[in-house]
Amino acid sequence: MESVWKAVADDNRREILMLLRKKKMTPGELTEHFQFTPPALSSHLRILKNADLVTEEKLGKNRFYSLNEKKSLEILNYFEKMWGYNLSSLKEFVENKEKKKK
Amino acid sequence: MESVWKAVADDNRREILMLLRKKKMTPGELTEHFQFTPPALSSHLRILKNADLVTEEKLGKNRFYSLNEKKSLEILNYFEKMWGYNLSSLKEFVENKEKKKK
DNA sequence: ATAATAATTAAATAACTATTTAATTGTTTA
DNA sequence: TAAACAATTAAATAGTTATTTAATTATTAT
Repeated sequence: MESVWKAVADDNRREILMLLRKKKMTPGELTEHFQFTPPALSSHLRILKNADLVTEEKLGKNRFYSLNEKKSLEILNYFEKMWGYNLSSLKEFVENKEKKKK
Repeated sequence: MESVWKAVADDNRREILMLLRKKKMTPGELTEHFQFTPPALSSHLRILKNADLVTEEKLGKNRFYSLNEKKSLEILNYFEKMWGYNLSSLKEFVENKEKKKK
């Protein structure tokens, strides 16, 4: 089991968690939100998975990643509560990003 | 203000926080608990300070580092919850201090 | 079977972080 | 004032993590 602390220390990985808060997603969907390549995303997903923050579900040629809510929501909400890590603004940011693409 | 996420991602820095839960300490005292050299410790302390997790107090040729309790108590409690660190002494310390303020 | 798709792993490189040794600053003591 | 001390900053190196390109695996569709 890999370090949760290191897993959540990375900005991109926290953004992945935020995106997964809405719904389970495939790497293909997730990759559209980021600048980097699929292998980089894949590596981040593996780290989150090893830290037990997300789960993986294989379905045909797709894989679906979901929050392990028990663990990650607790962490995200905790940081929001204690240090004003602004989840709502990040959520908005993510939602606006999605709207612009349409 | 530097990232709290990155500040607490490092094992040594979390251990520094744990050591400071008992009492304020100088780099000289802290350095005995670790393998690395004073400059390395100094660098960790600066990162914790920039993340607003500890405060620095200059007194003659010594410097004392203390927990910024407001910020670090909760994260240390979180460690306890997840990994069973013993924080009772820190809790008492902070609670007594709060009472005195009133 | 073959081509196309989704995602991964492997190998190399780039970027970043931690640590060290050496030099420096400021303070106390003899 | 000079020596000793506490701690820092600076510069270099070591170590780690993130990212890329290329190759591979597995699945679906023609």
